[in-house]
Parts: sequence; structure tokens; C-alpha cells
Amino acid sequence: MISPLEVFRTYIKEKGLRNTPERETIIREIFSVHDHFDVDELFLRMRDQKSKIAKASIYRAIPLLIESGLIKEAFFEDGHLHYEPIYGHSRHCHLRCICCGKVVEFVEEEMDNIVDRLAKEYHFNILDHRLDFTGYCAECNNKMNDQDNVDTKELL
Amino acid sequence: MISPLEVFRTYIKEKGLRNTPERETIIREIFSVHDHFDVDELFLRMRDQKSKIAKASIYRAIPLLIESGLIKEAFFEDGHLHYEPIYGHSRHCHLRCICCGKVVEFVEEEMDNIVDRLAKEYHFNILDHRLDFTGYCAECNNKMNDQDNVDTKELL
DNA sequence: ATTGTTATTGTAAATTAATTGCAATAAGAA
DNA sequence: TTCTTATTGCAATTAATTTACAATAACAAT
Repeated sequence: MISPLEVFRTYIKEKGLRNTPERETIIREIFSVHDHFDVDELFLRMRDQKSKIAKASIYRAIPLLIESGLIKEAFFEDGHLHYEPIYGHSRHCHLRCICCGKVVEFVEEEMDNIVDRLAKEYHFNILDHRLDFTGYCAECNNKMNDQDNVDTKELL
Repeated sequence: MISPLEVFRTYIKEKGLRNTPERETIIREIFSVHDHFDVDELFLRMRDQKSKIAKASIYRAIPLLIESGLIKEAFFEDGHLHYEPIYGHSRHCHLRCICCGKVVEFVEEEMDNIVDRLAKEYHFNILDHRLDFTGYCAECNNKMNDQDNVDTKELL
């Protein structure tokens, strides 16, 4: 499988841009963890590894990483955007606990059928979708119910 | 059916807060259109109607409107959050054209089944979900393909 | 290899969305 | 009508993101 770096180099060449060690460091850092991130977090992770890349360079790289298909916007939370790697990742959805912030990722097979059906029905060329669920995870739900003296064991 | 205003008044009373004409004006404006909005747009719409409500008051009202179940965050775009009325609206998903910005709303019946299945599988108390599709609408898709001299009539 | 063009970088300043401090006002209970 | 204090408008603040600019460095052409 082509590495994220190679994908990016190809994209850069196609666009007539220039590749830089800074951008490659950013990509390496993102794909060394394979998980959601935000700009500040990524900046700090890279600084921990002696990288002196400016935050502005991360902000400037992100549209290119999206355009080249390496990452995408995941969600807006805590006043800023969060991203996630998508290259080499199967399309997944999120289940997020609004109490503790825990995120469960899963692949929903049914989505392909829905996409096909919608594309036909609404004459759309559907390229992407975002499916996120929010609620309370079992732990938080139980914690709350213990406090409220409500019995909701049926959840577990 | 109970009006959005009544729902809000009940919520305010429950919480021991105070209702104000400003908040009622905001709610009336939102539910006079029944469509997505952002703070700035809402502010301008209200100013057009001689209302002198400060933008800060809109920002301060929004968490209450969400808490009371009248509206919810719809999506983050163009650098800021967009909201949509949900009270009196059936749960719907979005199909958004990334070219012209057109938004098609639809109700996806299958979602209830998916929610039930996920709740069991992951032991989550799922309260809400967000399902958005992005791509090109038929018109934009054809426009692009005309330019590219590519035949994709199969979409229509 | 060397050179020349110009995209990219780091820094700092600017911009924009959203929040907050504060004094004046007004909602709603007494 | 009075009192308490939540809410308002305004202005200042905070935080995320973008941008101006001079220095640097990619990379195509020599």
C-alpha cells in the first residue's frame, strides 16, 4: 500500500507545489498515531519531539492534507475543529459520550446502501458522509442514575 | 401542539430563570423561518425588523434554546457554527452540495433501527445523531462534467 | 553543481467568532 | 410597589485561525 507520504508527494507534484520537510514531519506525526487530533495537540506532540514547526505551518498544511485525501474534518468541539486521518482507514462513524468525552469508532455497513439509495433518489454524486451519535456511555449513564436513584440497569 | 414560546417559558420557569422580550423575539424569529441559521444572520434578520437586540444576547440565548430542545447545532462551516430549529421538526439528515451550497433535508427511516442496534451493541444511551452527506448535486455535477467533456448522464 | 524563481517558512500582527466584565435595566416574587 | 438579582447592551477580552512580510529553501533550468 502506498504510504501517506507518497500520496502527498504525488499530490504536491500534480499541483505544482513544493514539498517540505515540515509537511512530511506533520504527516508522519499524524499517521504515527492514527487518531483524532486538533491543531494545538498536534503542535504540542511535535514540539515534544524537538520539532520547531510553527503552528501557522500546521494551519497552512491542513487544507493540503484534506485535498490530498489524507485527513478530513472530524467534528467541531471545545471551540475548535478536530481532524482525523482517513487514508488507509475504513470509513467509520463516531459514538461520543457527552459526559466523559469517550469516542467509540465503528463501521456501519448499512451506510453504503443508504448512500446508493440517496444518490439515486436525489440525483446527488455523494462523495462523503458524516454520521455521529451522541449520548451517554454505560459508565456515565449509570453514574448519573445512581445519583438520581433511578434504576436503568436495562441498559447494561 | 405547544408553541416553541410556551416550551421555552416552561423551561425557563423550571430552571428558575427569567423570561425576557429579547429571548421571545429571538425564538419568534427563528421559528418564523424554520430553517438553518447562524448568529450573524439571525442578528441581521432581527435588525431588519427594527429589533435592537445585541449580538451578545443571541449568543447568551443559544445555550438555553438548545437546552430547552428548541434548536440544535447543525454544522460548523465558514468558520462558525450553524444551528437549526428542531422543535416541531422531524429528525432529518442533510445532503449538501459542496459546489453551490444547496441543502436537501430528508428523513432517513433506517436511522431508528441503526440507533437501536448501536445502543445495544455499545451500551450507549443514544440521545442524538447527526447524519450529513456531501457531494455534488445533479446541476453542479453536470456543469463540471460539461467542462471536463465527460459523459455522466447516468446520474440523472 | 549552480543559479534563479518563487513557494514555504517563522514571526508577529490582524482578523473573526465567541465569551465575559460591568453598570444600568427590568423580571418576577414578596 | 418594593426588592432581589437575572438579563441586557456595550465594550473589552479571549481563543482560533488567517495573513503580511522578510528570510529561507525547493526544485526546475541551466
